[in-house]
Amino acid sequence: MLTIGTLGKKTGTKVQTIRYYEQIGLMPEPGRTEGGQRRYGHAELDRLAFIRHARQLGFSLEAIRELLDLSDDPDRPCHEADSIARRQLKQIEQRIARLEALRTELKRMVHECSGGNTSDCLVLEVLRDHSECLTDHEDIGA
Amino acid sequence: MLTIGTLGKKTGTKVQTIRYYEQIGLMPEPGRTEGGQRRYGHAELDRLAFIRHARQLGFSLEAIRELLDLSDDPDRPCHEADSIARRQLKQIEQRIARLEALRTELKRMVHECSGGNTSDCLVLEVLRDHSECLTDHEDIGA
DNA sequence: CTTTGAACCTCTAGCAGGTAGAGGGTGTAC
DNA sequence: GTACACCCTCTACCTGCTAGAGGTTCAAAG
Repeated sequence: MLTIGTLGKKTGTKVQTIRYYEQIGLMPEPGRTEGGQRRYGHAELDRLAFIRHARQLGFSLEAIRELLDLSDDPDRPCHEADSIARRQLKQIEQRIARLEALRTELKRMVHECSGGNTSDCLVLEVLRDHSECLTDHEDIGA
Repeated sequence: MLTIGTLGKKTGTKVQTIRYYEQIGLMPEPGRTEGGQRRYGHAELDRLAFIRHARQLGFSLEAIRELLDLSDDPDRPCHEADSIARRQLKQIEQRIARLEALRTELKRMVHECSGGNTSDCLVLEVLRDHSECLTDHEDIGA
């Protein structure tokens, strides 16, 4: 039987985060000692490890919830899990593409800096300049 | 004189967001009509365009605040703006590297999916499997 | 058995960067 | 002069945690 702190150490999760996962129903309510402290077994350790691994891969908590539901029911078809993973892959590829475009623009800004003062700073000028802007107003997110 | 809605359309910003920027002191308090409605001029349009462009490049609101302070004072040295931009570039490069590692792992998961049901789903198995995990517990962030 | 002290408990509030909705007032065009 | 799109404030919500206050429990050492 593991305390919450030990479970946290084993999975690289803060104690507060584990309690948070419990609160939102991602982790089950564990058994308690007489005094009311949480105690965990192997099943919980595995579940939390799964969650953390998926988080490291960038899955949202909602996607992880779906994956856990699937994995709790061994008869459901695999393609559901597969399509969640594909969706995730697509998102990540979009983010990479977006960030690469930003990198290009930032590199241009930085390399051309002349070293004077802000009145003729290219960094600021590029930001002020609308004409070279991406003009894609929709997706500003990460 | 522009209404807040027009300003929003011209810059691709939601009305609520403009008011939010005002609230946190990123946009100035504009003039008002008799009836209390906000009215904006060119200076505000330029400032908001600057903010949105910087946001599209991934700068945080705090970084943007610094950049705006710099740009309000034309005598300050350019290298301050330059170093903010370089910092931003470094962050973006880190994010790209991280996402590329995730993409590799996700691709592996997805390509190997056999099409059975979840009891032998590779997606779920990879997530359950700790041994191939990145084991870097620290950086789970974006 | 008692005492220490680290680890646990609940609860509330906060972070970024907004978004949504309730409930009501304004501005302008017909 | 009235429709109705737009504006106003205020509060609460979103994701994914994190921090702190104020108090309790557990396990080991004496």
